[in-house]
Amino acid sequence: MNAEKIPDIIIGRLPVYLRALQRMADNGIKTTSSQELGEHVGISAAQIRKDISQFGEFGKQGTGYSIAYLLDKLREILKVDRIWDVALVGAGDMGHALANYQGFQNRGFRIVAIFDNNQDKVGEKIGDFIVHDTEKMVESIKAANIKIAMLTVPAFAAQSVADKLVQAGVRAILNYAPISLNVPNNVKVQHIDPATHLQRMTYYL
Amino acid sequence: MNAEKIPDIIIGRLPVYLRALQRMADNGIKTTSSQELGEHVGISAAQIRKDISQFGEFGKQGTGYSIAYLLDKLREILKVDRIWDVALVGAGDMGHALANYQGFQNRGFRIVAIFDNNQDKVGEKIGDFIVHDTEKMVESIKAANIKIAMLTVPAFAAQSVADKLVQAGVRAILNYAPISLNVPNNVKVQHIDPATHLQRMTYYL
DNA sequence: TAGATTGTTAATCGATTAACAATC
DNA sequence: TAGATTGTTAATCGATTAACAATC
Repeated sequence: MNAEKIPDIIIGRLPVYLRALQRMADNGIKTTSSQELGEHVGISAAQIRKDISQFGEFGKQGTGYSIAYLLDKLREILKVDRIWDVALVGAGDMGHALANYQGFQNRGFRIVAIFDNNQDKVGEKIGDFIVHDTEKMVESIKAANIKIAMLTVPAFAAQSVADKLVQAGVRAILNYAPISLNVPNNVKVQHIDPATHLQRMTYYL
Repeated sequence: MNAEKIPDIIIGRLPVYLRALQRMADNGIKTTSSQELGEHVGISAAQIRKDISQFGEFGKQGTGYSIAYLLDKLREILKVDRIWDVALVGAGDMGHALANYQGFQNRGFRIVAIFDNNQDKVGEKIGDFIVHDTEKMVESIKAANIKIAMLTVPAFAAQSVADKLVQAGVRAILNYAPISLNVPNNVKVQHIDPATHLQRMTYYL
Protein backbone atom coordinates (compact mmCIF):
# COMPACT_ATOMS: atom_id res chain seq x y z
CA MET A 1 0.00 0.00 0.00
CA ASN A 2 1.59 3.26 -1.02
CA ALA A 3 1.05 6.80 0.16
CA GLU A 4 -0.39 8.26 -3.04
CA LYS A 5 -4.04 9.02 -3.23
CA ILE A 6 -6.01 6.18 -4.74
CA PRO A 7 -8.86 7.31 -7.01
CA ASP A 8 -12.32 6.80 -5.60
CA ILE A 9 -13.36 4.91 -8.70
CA ILE A 10 -10.78 2.21 -7.96
CA ILE A 11 -11.84 1.93 -4.32
CA GLY A 12 -15.38 1.46 -5.60
CA ARG A 13 -14.39 -1.59 -7.65
CA LEU A 14 -12.52 -3.39 -4.88
CA PRO A 15 -15.66 -4.55 -3.03
CA VAL A 16 -16.88 -6.08 -6.28
CA TYR A 17 -13.62 -7.99 -6.66
CA LEU A 18 -13.85 -8.98 -3.02
CA ARG A 19 -17.35 -10.38 -3.45
CA ALA A 20 -16.40 -12.39 -6.55
CA LEU A 21 -13.24 -13.75 -4.91
CA GLN A 22 -15.18 -14.70 -1.80
CA ARG A 23 -17.57 -16.63 -3.98
CA MET A 24 -14.74 -18.44 -5.77
CA ALA A 25 -13.21 -19.32 -2.41
CA ASP A 26 -16.56 -20.68 -1.23
CA ASN A 27 -16.55 -22.87 -4.32
CA GLY A 28 -13.17 -24.26 -3.36
CA ILE A 29 -11.17 -22.48 -6.06
CA LYS A 30 -7.62 -21.65 -4.98
CA THR A 31 -6.19 -19.37 -7.67
CA THR A 32 -7.49 -17.09 -10.36
CA SER A 33 -6.19 -14.76 -13.08
CA SER A 34 -7.06 -11.18 -13.95
CA GLN A 35 -8.66 -12.66 -17.06
CA GLU A 36 -10.93 -15.03 -15.15
CA LEU A 37 -11.85 -12.54 -12.44
CA GLY A 38 -12.59 -9.99 -15.12
CA GLU A 39 -15.03 -12.31 -16.84
CA HIS A 40 -16.86 -12.81 -13.55
CA VAL A 41 -17.28 -9.14 -12.77
CA GLY A 42 -17.45 -7.70 -16.28
CA ILE A 43 -14.25 -5.67 -16.13
CA SER A 44 -11.18 -5.91 -18.39
CA ALA A 45 -8.22 -7.97 -17.24
CA ALA A 46 -5.89 -4.99 -17.73
CA GLN A 47 -7.97 -2.84 -15.45
CA ILE A 48 -8.10 -5.44 -12.73
CA ARG A 49 -4.32 -5.83 -12.80
CA LYS A 50 -3.88 -2.08 -12.72
CA ASP A 51 -6.32 -1.64 -9.85
CA ILE A 52 -4.75 -4.34 -7.73
CA SER A 53 -1.20 -3.23 -8.46
CA GLN A 54 -1.94 0.14 -6.86
CA PHE A 55 -1.59 -1.57 -3.51
CA GLY A 56 1.29 -3.98 -4.05
CA GLU A 57 2.41 -6.99 -6.04
CA PHE A 58 -0.08 -9.63 -5.02
CA GLY A 59 0.11 -11.89 -8.06
CA LYS A 60 2.61 -14.27 -9.61
CA GLN A 61 3.59 -14.27 -13.27
CA GLY A 62 2.46 -17.43 -14.95
CA THR A 63 0.03 -18.51 -12.25
CA GLY A 64 -2.08 -15.50 -11.33
CA TYR A 65 -3.40 -14.68 -7.87
CA SER A 66 -3.84 -16.83 -4.78
CA ILE A 67 -7.46 -16.21 -3.91
CA ALA A 68 -6.95 -16.57 -0.15
CA TYR A 69 -4.03 -14.14 -0.20
CA LEU A 70 -5.77 -11.59 -2.41
CA LEU A 71 -8.88 -11.78 -0.20
CA ASP A 72 -6.74 -11.03 2.84
CA LYS A 73 -5.10 -8.08 1.14
CA LEU A 74 -8.34 -6.61 -0.20
CA ARG A 75 -10.01 -6.94 3.21
CA GLU A 76 -7.05 -5.20 4.79
CA ILE A 77 -7.09 -2.39 2.22
CA LEU A 78 -10.84 -1.86 2.59
CA LYS A 79 -10.54 -2.20 6.38
CA VAL A 80 -13.06 -4.99 6.48
CA ASP A 81 -10.54 -7.32 8.11
CA ARG A 82 -12.49 -6.42 11.28
CA ILE A 83 -16.16 -6.16 12.29
CA TRP A 84 -17.71 -2.68 12.20
CA ASP A 85 -20.61 -1.84 14.46
CA VAL A 86 -23.49 -0.32 12.55
CA ALA A 87 -26.51 1.69 13.75
CA LEU A 88 -29.81 1.35 11.93
CA VAL A 89 -32.19 4.31 12.01
CA GLY A 90 -35.75 3.70 10.88
CA ALA A 91 -37.69 0.58 11.85
CA GLY A 92 -40.04 0.46 8.86
CA ASP A 93 -40.21 -2.34 6.30
CA MET A 94 -36.77 -1.60 4.91
CA GLY A 95 -35.31 -1.34 8.42
CA HIS A 96 -36.78 -4.73 9.27
CA ALA A 97 -35.37 -6.26 6.10
CA LEU A 98 -31.89 -4.93 6.89
CA ALA A 99 -32.12 -6.00 10.53
CA ASN A 100 -32.83 -9.54 9.38
CA TYR A 101 -30.38 -9.47 6.48
CA GLN A 102 -27.88 -12.31 6.66
CA GLY A 103 -25.55 -10.82 4.08
CA PHE A 104 -23.51 -8.70 6.49
CA GLN A 105 -22.02 -11.77 8.12
CA ASN A 106 -18.40 -12.31 7.17
CA ARG A 107 -18.36 -9.11 5.21
CA GLY A 108 -17.25 -6.81 7.99
CA PHE A 109 -20.44 -5.46 9.55
CA ARG A 110 -22.98 -6.12 12.27
CA ILE A 111 -25.95 -4.08 13.34
CA VAL A 112 -25.71 -3.25 17.04
CA ALA A 113 -28.56 -0.79 17.58
CA ILE A 114 -31.87 0.20 16.00
CA PHE A 115 -33.57 3.58 16.45
CA ASP A 116 -36.93 5.05 15.50
CA ASN A 117 -38.78 8.16 16.58
CA ASN A 118 -42.22 6.57 16.27
CA GLN A 119 -43.36 5.78 19.83
CA ASP A 120 -45.39 2.85 18.50
CA LYS A 121 -42.19 1.24 17.32
CA VAL A 122 -39.97 2.11 20.28
CA GLY A 123 -39.67 -0.98 22.44
CA GLU A 124 -40.54 -3.33 19.58
CA LYS A 125 -38.32 -6.35 19.22
CA ILE A 126 -36.62 -6.90 15.85
CA GLY A 127 -34.49 -10.01 15.77
CA ASP A 128 -32.22 -9.69 18.78
CA PHE A 129 -32.73 -5.96 19.15
CA ILE A 130 -35.12 -3.59 20.82
CA VAL A 131 -35.98 -0.42 18.93
CA HIS A 132 -34.78 2.63 20.85
CA ASP A 133 -36.07 6.17 20.80
CA THR A 134 -34.20 8.54 18.47
CA GLU A 135 -34.03 10.90 21.45
CA LYS A 136 -31.27 8.79 22.92
CA MET A 137 -29.53 8.19 19.61
CA VAL A 138 -26.74 10.77 19.69
CA GLU A 139 -25.50 9.83 23.14
CA SER A 140 -25.83 6.09 22.47
CA ILE A 141 -23.87 6.26 19.24
CA LYS A 142 -21.20 8.42 20.83
CA ALA A 143 -20.93 6.08 23.83
CA ALA A 144 -20.65 3.01 21.63
CA ASN A 145 -18.24 4.78 19.25
CA ILE A 146 -20.28 3.75 16.22
CA LYS A 147 -18.95 5.16 12.93
CA ILE A 148 -21.38 3.69 10.42
CA ALA A 149 -25.14 4.10 10.10
CA MET A 150 -27.89 2.96 7.76
CA LEU A 151 -30.75 5.35 7.26
CA THR A 152 -34.20 4.00 6.38
CA VAL A 153 -36.42 6.88 7.53
CA PRO A 154 -38.85 8.80 5.28
CA ALA A 155 -37.40 11.49 3.03
CA PHE A 156 -38.74 14.39 5.08
CA ALA A 157 -36.89 13.19 8.18
CA ALA A 158 -33.65 12.07 6.53
CA GLN A 159 -31.66 15.30 6.61
CA SER A 160 -32.31 16.05 10.28
CA VAL A 161 -31.46 12.48 11.27
CA ALA A 162 -28.30 12.69 9.17
CA ASP A 163 -27.33 15.88 11.00
CA LYS A 164 -27.72 14.07 14.31
CA LEU A 165 -25.69 11.13 13.09
CA VAL A 166 -22.87 13.44 12.06
CA GLN A 167 -23.08 15.15 15.44
CA ALA A 168 -22.79 11.72 17.06
CA GLY A 169 -19.55 11.05 15.20
CA VAL A 170 -20.85 8.83 12.39
CA ARG A 171 -18.55 8.99 9.35
CA ALA A 172 -20.29 6.73 6.86
CA ILE A 173 -24.00 6.70 6.04
CA LEU A 174 -25.85 4.23 3.84
CA ASN A 175 -28.87 6.28 2.85
CA TYR A 176 -32.10 4.60 1.76
CA ALA A 177 -34.14 7.80 1.79
CA PRO A 178 -34.83 9.20 -1.70
CA ILE A 179 -33.09 12.51 -1.07
CA SER A 180 -29.54 13.82 -1.48
CA LEU A 181 -28.04 14.36 1.97
CA ASN A 182 -25.93 17.33 2.90
CA VAL A 183 -23.01 16.29 5.07
CA PRO A 184 -19.49 17.56 5.84
CA ASN A 185 -16.60 16.51 3.60
CA ASN A 186 -15.25 14.01 6.08
CA VAL A 187 -18.50 12.03 6.07
CA LYS A 188 -19.16 9.54 3.29
CA VAL A 189 -22.63 8.81 1.94
CA GLN A 190 -23.74 5.97 -0.26
CA HIS A 191 -27.21 6.13 -1.73
CA ILE A 192 -29.56 3.22 -2.30
CA ASP A 193 -32.76 4.23 -4.04
CA PRO A 194 -34.54 1.49 -6.00
CA ALA A 195 -36.48 3.94 -8.18
CA THR A 196 -33.30 5.81 -9.15
CA HIS A 197 -31.58 2.54 -10.01
CA LEU A 198 -34.52 1.48 -12.17
CA GLN A 199 -34.51 4.86 -13.90
CA ARG A 200 -30.90 4.29 -14.93
CA MET A 201 -32.08 1.37 -17.02
CA THR A 202 -35.34 2.51 -18.63
CA TYR A 203 -33.44 4.83 -20.99
CA TYR A 204 -32.13 1.73 -22.76
CA LEU A 205 -35.47 -0.05 -23.09
CA MET B 1 -32.62 14.73 -28.21
CA ASN B 2 -29.97 13.97 -30.79
CA ALA B 3 -28.92 10.74 -32.38
CA GLU B 4 -25.39 10.50 -30.99
CA LYS B 5 -24.66 8.00 -28.31
CA ILE B 6 -24.98 9.49 -24.84
CA PRO B 7 -22.38 8.20 -22.37
CA ASP B 8 -23.72 5.86 -19.71
CA ILE B 9 -22.22 8.02 -17.00
CA ILE B 10 -24.44 10.92 -18.03
CA ILE B 11 -27.57 8.75 -18.14
CA GLY B 12 -26.68 7.66 -14.62
CA ARG B 13 -26.77 11.22 -13.32
CA LEU B 14 -30.12 12.14 -14.85
CA PRO B 15 -32.21 10.22 -12.28
CA VAL B 16 -30.37 12.11 -9.54
CA TYR B 17 -31.26 15.43 -11.17
CA LEU B 18 -34.81 14.19 -11.61
CA ARG B 19 -35.14 13.33 -7.94
CA ALA B 20 -33.76 16.69 -6.79
CA LEU B 21 -35.98 18.61 -9.21
CA GLN B 22 -39.02 16.62 -8.13
CA ARG B 23 -38.24 17.58 -4.57
CA MET B 24 -37.89 21.25 -5.45
CA ALA B 25 -41.21 21.11 -7.31
CA ASP B 26 -42.84 19.52 -4.26
CA ASN B 27 -41.56 22.47 -2.24
CA GLY B 28 -43.25 24.89 -4.62
CA ILE B 29 -40.07 26.14 -6.31
CA LYS B 30 -40.61 27.10 -9.95
CA THR B 31 -37.15 27.72 -11.40
CA THR B 32 -33.58 26.75 -10.62
CA SER B 33 -30.08 27.27 -12.00
CA SER B 34 -27.29 24.82 -12.75
CA GLN B 35 -25.52 26.38 -9.78
CA GLU B 36 -28.37 25.72 -7.35
CA LEU B 37 -29.16 22.24 -8.63
CA GLY B 38 -25.47 21.42 -8.44
CA GLU B 39 -25.32 22.37 -4.78
CA HIS B 40 -28.24 20.08 -4.07
CA VAL B 41 -26.78 17.03 -5.74
CA GLY B 42 -23.07 17.68 -5.21
CA ILE B 43 -22.14 18.10 -8.87
CA SER B 44 -20.52 21.10 -10.57
CA ALA B 45 -22.73 23.61 -12.36
CA ALA B 46 -20.68 23.22 -15.55
CA GLN B 47 -21.26 19.49 -15.58
CA ILE B 48 -24.98 19.83 -15.06
CA ARG B 49 -25.27 22.28 -17.94
CA LYS B 50 -23.19 20.01 -20.14
CA ASP B 51 -25.23 16.94 -19.24
CA ILE B 52 -28.56 18.62 -19.86
CA SER B 53 -27.43 20.27 -23.08
CA GLN B 54 -26.80 16.83 -24.60
CA PHE B 55 -30.54 16.57 -25.09
CA GLY B 56 -31.55 20.06 -26.11
CA GLU B 57 -31.66 23.66 -24.96
CA PHE B 58 -33.94 23.48 -21.95
CA GLY B 59 -32.75 26.57 -20.07
CA LYS B 60 -32.90 30.32 -20.49
CA GLN B 61 -29.93 32.65 -20.17
CA GLY B 62 -30.32 34.90 -17.19
CA THR B 63 -33.07 32.93 -15.51
CA GLY B 64 -32.04 29.27 -15.54
CA TYR B 65 -34.39 26.30 -15.91
CA SER B 66 -38.13 25.99 -15.45
CA ILE B 67 -38.38 23.07 -13.04
CA ALA B 68 -41.68 21.80 -14.44
CA TYR B 69 -40.36 21.89 -18.00
CA LEU B 70 -37.03 20.26 -17.13
CA LEU B 71 -38.87 17.54 -15.18
CA ASP B 72 -40.99 16.81 -18.23
CA LYS B 73 -37.97 16.61 -20.47
CA LEU B 74 -35.92 14.41 -18.13
CA ARG B 75 -38.85 12.05 -17.65
CA GLU B 76 -39.25 11.83 -21.41
CA ILE B 77 -35.53 11.19 -21.94
CA LEU B 78 -35.41 8.50 -19.25
CA LYS B 79 -38.73 7.08 -20.50
CA VAL B 80 -40.35 7.40 -17.11
CA ASP B 81 -43.08 9.60 -18.55
CA ARG B 82 -45.10 6.38 -18.36
CA ILE B 83 -45.68 3.60 -15.81
CA TRP B 84 -43.57 0.47 -16.19
CA ASP B 85 -44.84 -2.85 -14.92
CA VAL B 86 -42.31 -4.60 -12.72
CA ALA B 87 -42.07 -8.22 -11.59
CA LEU B 88 -40.68 -9.02 -8.16
CA VAL B 89 -38.98 -12.38 -7.67
CA GLY B 90 -38.29 -13.47 -4.11
CA ALA B 91 -40.81 -13.00 -1.30
CA GLY B 92 -38.35 -12.79 1.60
CA ASP B 93 -37.84 -9.81 3.88
CA MET B 94 -36.39 -7.66 1.12
CA GLY B 95 -39.14 -8.68 -1.27
CA HIS B 96 -41.75 -7.70 1.32
CA ALA B 97 -40.07 -4.36 1.87
CA LEU B 98 -40.05 -3.62 -1.86
CA ALA B 99 -43.64 -4.80 -2.28
CA ASN B 100 -44.71 -2.30 0.37
CA TYR B 101 -42.35 0.46 -0.77
CA GLN B 102 -44.21 3.69 -1.48
CA GLY B 103 -41.28 5.29 -3.33
CA PHE B 104 -42.14 3.88 -6.76
CA GLN B 105 -45.27 5.98 -6.99
CA ASN B 106 -44.92 8.87 -9.40
CA ARG B 107 -41.48 7.71 -10.40
CA GLY B 108 -42.49 5.50 -13.27
CA PHE B 109 -42.90 2.02 -11.80
CA ARG B 110 -45.42 -0.32 -10.25
CA ILE B 111 -45.04 -3.88 -9.12
CA VAL B 112 -47.61 -6.09 -10.85
CA ALA B 113 -46.57 -9.61 -9.88
CA ILE B 114 -44.61 -11.41 -7.18
CA PHE B 115 -42.97 -14.82 -7.54
CA ASP B 116 -41.25 -17.27 -5.21
CA ASN B 117 -40.31 -20.92 -5.55
CA ASN B 118 -40.86 -21.69 -1.88
CA GLN B 119 -44.19 -23.51 -1.63
CA ASP B 120 -44.71 -22.11 1.87
CA LYS B 121 -44.78 -18.63 0.37
CA VAL B 122 -46.76 -19.37 -2.78
CA GLY B 123 -50.31 -18.19 -2.17
CA GLU B 124 -49.28 -15.76 0.56
CA LYS B 125 -50.77 -12.30 0.30
CA ILE B 126 -48.38 -9.34 0.22
CA GLY B 127 -50.17 -6.03 0.01
CA ASP B 128 -52.52 -6.40 -2.94
CA PHE B 129 -50.67 -9.34 -4.43
CA ILE B 130 -50.62 -13.07 -4.14
CA VAL B 131 -47.24 -14.76 -4.39
CA HIS B 132 -47.08 -17.02 -7.44
CA ASP B 133 -44.98 -20.06 -8.08
CA THR B 134 -41.78 -19.44 -10.03
CA GLU B 135 -42.86 -22.34 -12.23
CA LYS B 136 -45.36 -20.07 -13.94
CA MET B 137 -43.05 -17.09 -14.05
CA VAL B 138 -41.74 -17.23 -17.61
CA GLU B 139 -45.14 -17.56 -19.23
CA SER B 140 -46.73 -14.96 -16.93
CA ILE B 141 -44.02 -12.38 -17.64
CA LYS B 142 -44.19 -13.05 -21.35
CA ALA B 143 -47.97 -12.80 -21.36
CA ALA B 144 -47.94 -9.54 -19.43
CA ASN B 145 -45.06 -8.20 -21.54
CA ILE B 146 -43.10 -7.22 -18.43
CA LYS B 147 -39.67 -5.81 -19.21
CA ILE B 148 -38.34 -5.01 -15.73
CA ALA B 149 -37.74 -7.29 -12.74
CA MET B 150 -36.40 -6.97 -9.22
CA LEU B 151 -34.52 -9.96 -7.89
CA THR B 152 -34.47 -10.62 -4.14
CA VAL B 153 -33.69 -14.32 -4.07
CA PRO B 154 -30.69 -15.93 -2.33
CA ALA B 155 -27.33 -15.78 -4.11
CA PHE B 156 -27.33 -19.48 -5.05
CA ALA B 157 -30.62 -19.10 -6.95
CA ALA B 158 -30.00 -15.70 -8.55
CA GLN B 159 -28.27 -16.75 -11.77
CA SER B 160 -30.83 -19.39 -12.71
CA VAL B 161 -33.71 -17.01 -12.00
CA ALA B 162 -31.97 -14.32 -14.03
CA ASP B 163 -31.67 -16.77 -16.94
CA LYS B 164 -35.41 -17.40 -16.75
CA LEU B 165 -36.16 -13.68 -16.62
CA VAL B 166 -34.07 -13.11 -19.74
CA GLN B 167 -35.86 -15.99 -21.42
CA ALA B 168 -39.16 -14.33 -20.50
CA GLY B 169 -38.11 -11.15 -22.26
CA VAL B 170 -37.05 -9.06 -19.26
CA ARG B 171 -34.54 -6.39 -20.29
CA ALA B 172 -33.73 -4.68 -16.99
CA ILE B 173 -32.96 -6.39 -13.69
CA LEU B 174 -32.52 -4.76 -10.32
CA ASN B 175 -30.45 -7.37 -8.53
CA TYR B 176 -30.41 -7.56 -4.73
CA ALA B 177 -28.53 -10.87 -4.62
CA PRO B 178 -24.86 -10.51 -3.66
CA ILE B 179 -23.53 -11.99 -6.88
CA SER B 180 -22.56 -10.65 -10.31
CA LEU B 181 -25.12 -11.80 -12.85
CA ASN B 182 -24.24 -13.02 -16.30
CA VAL B 183 -26.71 -11.70 -18.86
CA PRO B 184 -26.73 -10.90 -22.60
CA ASN B 185 -25.57 -7.47 -23.77
CA ASN B 186 -29.08 -6.24 -24.42
CA VAL B 187 -30.11 -6.78 -20.80
CA LYS B 188 -29.22 -4.16 -18.18
CA VAL B 189 -28.45 -5.03 -14.59
CA GLN B 190 -28.22 -2.70 -11.61
CA HIS B 191 -26.82 -4.10 -8.42
CA ILE B 192 -27.93 -3.23 -4.89
CA ASP B 193 -25.83 -4.88 -2.21
CA PRO B 194 -25.75 -3.15 1.16
CA ALA B 195 -22.50 -4.81 2.25
CA THR B 196 -20.73 -3.77 -0.95
CA HIS B 197 -21.95 -0.20 -0.53
CA LEU B 198 -20.70 -0.13 3.05
CA GLN B 199 -17.35 -1.53 1.94
CA ARG B 200 -16.94 1.41 -0.42
CA MET B 201 -16.87 3.70 2.60
CA THR B 202 -14.79 1.86 5.21
CA TYR B 203 -11.59 2.55 3.27
CA TYR B 204 -11.96 6.21 4.21
CA LEU B 205 -12.60 5.64 7.92
C1' DT C 1 -30.31 48.62 -19.56
C1' DA C 2 -27.53 45.76 -16.20
C1' DG C 3 -27.15 41.49 -14.19
C1' DA C 4 -27.52 36.72 -14.49
C1' DT C 5 -27.04 32.40 -16.49
C1' DT C 6 -27.11 29.45 -20.38
C1' DG C 7 -24.84 26.50 -24.05
C1' DT C 8 -20.55 25.53 -25.99
C1' DT C 9 -15.65 25.52 -26.96
C1' DA C 10 -11.04 24.54 -25.82
C1' DA C 11 -7.97 23.10 -22.29
C1' DT C 12 -7.14 20.12 -18.72
C1' DC C 13 -7.40 16.27 -16.25
C1' DG C 14 -8.05 11.44 -15.36
C1' DA C 15 -9.19 6.68 -16.65
C1' DT C 16 -8.81 2.80 -19.70
C1' DT C 17 -6.53 -0.05 -22.91
C1' DA C 18 -2.91 -2.23 -25.49
C1' DA C 19 1.39 -4.08 -25.48
C1' DC C 20 5.27 -6.36 -23.70
C1' DA C 21 9.42 -7.24 -20.82
C1' DA C 22 9.94 -9.72 -16.71
C1' DT C 23 9.47 -13.89 -14.51
C1' DC C 24 7.02 -17.66 -12.23
C1' DT D 1 12.22 -25.42 -20.70
C1' DA D 2 7.76 -23.58 -22.67
C1' DG D 3 3.66 -21.48 -21.57
C1' DA D 4 1.18 -18.36 -18.92
C1' DT D 5 0.32 -14.27 -16.65
C1' DT D 6 1.80 -10.45 -13.98
C1' DG D 7 3.06 -5.41 -13.28
C1' DT D 8 3.98 -1.40 -15.77
C1' DT D 9 4.61 1.87 -19.50
C1' DA D 10 2.98 4.59 -23.17
C1' DA D 11 -0.86 5.59 -26.06
C1' DT D 12 -5.51 6.32 -26.41
C1' DC D 13 -9.73 7.54 -25.08
C1' DG D 14 -13.19 9.94 -22.48
C1' DA D 15 -14.83 13.07 -18.84
C1' DT D 16 -14.53 17.34 -16.34
C1' DT D 17 -13.58 22.09 -15.84
C1' DA D 18 -12.83 26.85 -16.97
C1' DA D 19 -14.01 30.52 -19.61
C1' DC D 20 -16.89 33.39 -22.23
C1' DA D 21 -19.89 34.97 -26.07
C1' DA D 22 -24.69 34.97 -26.55
C1' DT D 23 -28.82 36.39 -24.80
C1' DC D 24 -32.77 36.40 -21.65
